[in-house]
Amino acid sequence: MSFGKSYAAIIADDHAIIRSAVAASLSDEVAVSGYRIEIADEVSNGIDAIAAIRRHRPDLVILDVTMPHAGGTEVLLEARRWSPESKVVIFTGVEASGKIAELVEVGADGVFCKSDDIREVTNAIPSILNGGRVICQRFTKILEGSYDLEPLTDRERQVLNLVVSGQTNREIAETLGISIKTVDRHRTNVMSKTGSHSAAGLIAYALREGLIDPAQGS
Amino acid sequence: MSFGKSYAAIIADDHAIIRSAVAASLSDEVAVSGYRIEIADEVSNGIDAIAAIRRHRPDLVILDVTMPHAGGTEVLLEARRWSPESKVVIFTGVEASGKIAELVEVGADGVFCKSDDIREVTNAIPSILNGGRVICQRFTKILEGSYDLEPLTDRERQVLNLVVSGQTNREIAETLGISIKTVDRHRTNVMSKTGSHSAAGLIAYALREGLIDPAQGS
DNA sequence: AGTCGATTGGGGTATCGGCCCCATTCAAGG
DNA sequence: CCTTGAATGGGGCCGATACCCCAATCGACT
Repeated sequence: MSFGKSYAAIIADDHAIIRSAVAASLSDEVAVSGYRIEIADEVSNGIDAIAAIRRHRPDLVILDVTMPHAGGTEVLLEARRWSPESKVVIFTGVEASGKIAELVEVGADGVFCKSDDIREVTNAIPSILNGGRVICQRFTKILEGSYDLEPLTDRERQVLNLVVSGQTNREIAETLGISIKTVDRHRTNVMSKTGSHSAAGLIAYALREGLIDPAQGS
Repeated sequence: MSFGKSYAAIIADDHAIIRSAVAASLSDEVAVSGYRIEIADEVSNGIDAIAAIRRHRPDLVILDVTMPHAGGTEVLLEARRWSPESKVVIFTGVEASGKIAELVEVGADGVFCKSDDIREVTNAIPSILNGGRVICQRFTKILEGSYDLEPLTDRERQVLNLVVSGQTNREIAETLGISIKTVDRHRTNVMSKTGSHSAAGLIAYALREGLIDPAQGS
């Protein structure tokens, strides 16, 4: 082994200790079944991640979900635009079903959990580089266990985010440039879909399901 | 160096990759200035952490803040009860000023940030083991920058947590066995202290400041 | 062409929440 | 001893909200 091409990788995570641990594991040829992976760049936030992907066009991107400026989902979508050949692997501590479902939906090539051993990731790297898609066992279970909730529309999600950020109906209406009644409409629909009956309950639900990004780290 | 006693340490973090990276750093005698540290146990949640502390009575405990079953603060308080000699070091990704202030207040011997290099921690280990107290630079800045907010009373904090969990005034009143008007009172006081003007704004504030525990991981 | 869903918005109403007034109890500390 | 602050509650006002009615527009897919 260890002949032939080597693969370029980018690691994005706001925690330095995670970056170095992941980098060490990926650089270990034995861990990734003889594939030679070179760390092209390490970044600590979403904006830098997007810039690095555009610059390096790497074979592999390891993404955290919770990062400053831009989260894993946003970076993934930008990566698809600027470097469609890059394989994107999510490595996250967020275990909310809504968030995981979202990541799978937008087409992550791999989704792994920080609770599990990093070897779950390195073991899957070869098949992912060959075009496969791997989701760790824990997340697979979470997904099949709870995916009967109706999906929110784009507008509903926007309104939900503004509600969570603490804006009133009036403020949301001004922000989006629409009528208060329309905001009320969307809000009512979201509450109906989520089974909530108040703004507070709505926010609690959104937090539980990871439908929104409270910009929090663990 | 590397003669004399060795110190027992326990590591608690729900992310396996963090546990192994921290363990590796602590075990590196050069990194901790010749101190010999033995990892007595590694655990992935707060309950196991408390049990391990009672059993091992370690010299050093490295704690994450966001863990299942019990967070860093709760574990710290229990550690003080069962093993007062143990030095407790918090290593967290949460950067909310309220949470950091809380950790300092309850008497953590060290508070460090996952955004920073793990060497920040290992460098401080000797002075912490000798009875010192070390808070990383980033958190020191956050603390001095924003600690003019009035403290909440116990009851107010209880009510706040129930509001965030999505309960209405009526439900909170039933939960606590008090009148709706009293709940309203506390709620009004909290909003006054935090400068919020609605339930949504209140929750948004509480999330930003880390006044409550959304039980979320990054 | 027609239907479906997303988005837009108006009317109406009942309840809830935010905030002001008031008072009492009770424990801690000067 | 007496003040202070926390916790307890009642009355009431008003705006925001939750939820029902209704309809128009527009793009997508059949």
